[in-house]
Amino acid sequence: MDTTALDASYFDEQLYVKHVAVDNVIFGYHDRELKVLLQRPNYQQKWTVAGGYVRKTESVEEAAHNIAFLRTGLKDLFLEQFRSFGNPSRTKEDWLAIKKSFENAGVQPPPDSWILDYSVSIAFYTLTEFSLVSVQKGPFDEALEWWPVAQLPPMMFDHALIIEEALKALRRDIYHYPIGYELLPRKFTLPEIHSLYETILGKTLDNRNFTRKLMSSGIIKKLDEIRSIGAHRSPYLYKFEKKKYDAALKNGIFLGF
Amino acid sequence: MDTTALDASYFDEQLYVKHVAVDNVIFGYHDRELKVLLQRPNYQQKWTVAGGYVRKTESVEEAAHNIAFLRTGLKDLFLEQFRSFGNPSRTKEDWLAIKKSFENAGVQPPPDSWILDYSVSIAFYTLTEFSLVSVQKGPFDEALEWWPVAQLPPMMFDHALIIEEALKALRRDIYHYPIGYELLPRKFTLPEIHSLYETILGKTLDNRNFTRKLMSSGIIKKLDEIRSIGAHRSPYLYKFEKKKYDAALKNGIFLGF
DNA sequence: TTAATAGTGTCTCTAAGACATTATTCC
DNA sequence: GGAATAATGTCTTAGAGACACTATTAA
Repeated sequence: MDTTALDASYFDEQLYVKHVAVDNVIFGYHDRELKVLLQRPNYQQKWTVAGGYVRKTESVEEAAHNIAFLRTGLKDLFLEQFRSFGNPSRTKEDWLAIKKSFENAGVQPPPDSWILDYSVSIAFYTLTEFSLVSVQKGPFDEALEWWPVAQLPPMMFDHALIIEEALKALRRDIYHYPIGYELLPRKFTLPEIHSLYETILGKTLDNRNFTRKLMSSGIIKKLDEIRSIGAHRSPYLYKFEKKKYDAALKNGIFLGF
Repeated sequence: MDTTALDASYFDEQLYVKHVAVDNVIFGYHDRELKVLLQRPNYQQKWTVAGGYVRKTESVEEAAHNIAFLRTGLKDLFLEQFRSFGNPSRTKEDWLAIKKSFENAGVQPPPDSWILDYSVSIAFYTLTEFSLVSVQKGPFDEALEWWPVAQLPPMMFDHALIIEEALKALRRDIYHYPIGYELLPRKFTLPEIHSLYETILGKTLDNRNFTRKLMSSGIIKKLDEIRSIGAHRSPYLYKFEKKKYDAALKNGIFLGF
C-alpha cells in the first residue's frame, strides 16, 4: 500500500475506497534464494511492499491481482490473503517522508487527504516464477527490485512486519498447498524443488525422504528428459501433474516435511 | 459490521475509520451444540453477526475486542482474525432494509453517508464460555440471541458466508490451538470436551483415542473431583494446565484428531 | 438387577525419520 | 580415474486408528 499512492489518480476520492489499502508481498525464487519484489518511491531511502488501493468497482482480491499484474506483467498468479493490519500508528512515522515524496514528484496532495490518514491494509502474498517476471516500476518509483527475504533493506511503515507475517503464512501453507508449482519453471529437477522447500522452510530436508513423500503424493511426475549441465550426473526433469495439482489446491493436501 | 451502524455515534465521520467495518463471529458452546451470537436490528427480518466500526484511535484488534465486550460483557476473549471481505456487491442488496431500519429508529443518515457506501469488513472469530455470557443487545437491536451454527436464521449481507468461513478457520485452528479452554467451563469432564471436539469438527472421534491424545499432550489434567449427576457412573473433572496451555497457544501444538 | 454413562488396554499397520551407497557425467 | 552431483532402499520406531469390555452410580 501507501506507495502506489504516489500515482496522482489516487487523489480521486470518488474512484477509490478510502482508508483501505492492499499490500501484496510478491515472492519469487531464484539462485536458491527466496526473494520479495520491493519498490522504493522517489527520493525515499526506505522500501515498501507492492501496494495500491481498491477501486469502488472491484473486490479486494481483484485489487491484489491488479497490483501483481502492474509490477510483474503476469495475470492469475497464486494469491492468498493472510491478514489485515490496522492501528493508528502503523504509518504515522513515515508519513512525512511520503509527503515529501509527493511534493518532489510535483504532486500536491490536499492537506487532509485520506491517504495521509488512518488506513487499514489488507495483505496478500503472491507466488511467481522468477524468470517470467519483467519488473515494471511505476511512474513514481525510483526502483523496483527483488530482495532476498533473508536480507531486506530498511522498510517503510510496518512493511517489515507484513513481510514477516507473509513468510509465516507461506510456511504454514506450504504444508497444505503444492506451492512449488508457482515458484518453479514448468520443468524442473528434483534438486531444484528440494532446495526450494529447504529455502522456504529454512531447514534441511533429507533428500530421500523428501523425494519419497513428494512422489507418493502424486502431484509431480518424472519426465523422460534429462537436463545436462556440468561435469556430473544429469538430473531428470519433472513437471507437476495438473489434475492432481488442482485437486490439491482445492481440497488441500498434507505434505509433512 | 453494518449493524451496530445503527448506533447514532457512527455518523460521526471524525471518530471512525470510514469504509472499514469489523465483524466478529462470537462462538459459544452449550447443550452439545456450537452456537453463534447474532443480532437482529430493529424492524429487520434478517440477522447479522456482531459488528461495528474502528475508532481512529484504536487498532482493528481492539475494535474487535470492544465488539465482543459490548455484546458479552467479557474482556480478553480468545480472538482470531481470519479474513477480510470486500467487494462492491456484498452489502448492496440489504442497504435499503438497513436504511429503513435507520429511519424507523428515528435516525436520519445523511444520504451520502459512507456507511451506505462500499465497505470492507475485517472478520474475526471469538470463543467464549457459554454460561459466562449475559448478552446485552444494543440500543438499535431488536434481538440478540445464540443460534446453532447448524441452523442459522436468514442472514443479512454476506454474513452467512462470513460465518461459514469463520467455522472453517475454527476447524483449521482446532488442530493448532487448545480451543477447548475458551469454550468450556474451568472444570469440565472428558465426555464434555470430547463432545465439544466432535461438534466443532462435525465427526465422531473414538473416545479412547481422543483421550489418549489429549492426555499425552499434557494440556489437561485430571482433578480429584467427581461430578455427580444422574443414575450412572460419575465422570471425573479436569482442568486445563495453564502453563502447557499458554505454551501451546504461543508455539502451536499439533492435535491430530 | 438393570439401565445408563464413564473409563480404559491392546493390536495392527502406516508412515515418519534416520541413515550410506551406488550411478552418471565430464574433465 | 577423479570430482561432482543425482538417485535410490532399508530399518526402526512412533503414533494413528480400529476395536470391546469393565466400572460406577442410582433408581
